[in-house]
Amino acid sequence: MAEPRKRTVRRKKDPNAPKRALSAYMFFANENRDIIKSENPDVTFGQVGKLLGERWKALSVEDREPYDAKAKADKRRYESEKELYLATKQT
DNA sequence: TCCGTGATTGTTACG
DNA sequence: CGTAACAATCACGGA
Repeated sequence: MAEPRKRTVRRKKDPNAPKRALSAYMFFANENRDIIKSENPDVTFGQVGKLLGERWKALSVEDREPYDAKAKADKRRYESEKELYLATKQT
């Protein structure tokens, strides 16, 4: 099952839209963009993009720790807006 | 009570 | 300006 995930063109539906939180990949990508491009200034999205995800998991779960840690850390940020969103939401 | 879904997040690079 | 692979997420609402 699973319908075609419509990436981009994210449709808004909430008044304040708490925009959930980032993902471990985003934190990891933040470092990769720095490293990968630093070690592969020639590789472009075509290479980095794919290469990124490949080694992303290539790491060990413990390697994701810092990324995953930030992932939930960022979610924490979203949590605050979420609460405010629900607050301002006011039925 | 329980589940699935949708919405979102950020990178790079280009026309 | 938006899109595209790449991956995670995970909170919310509905039945």
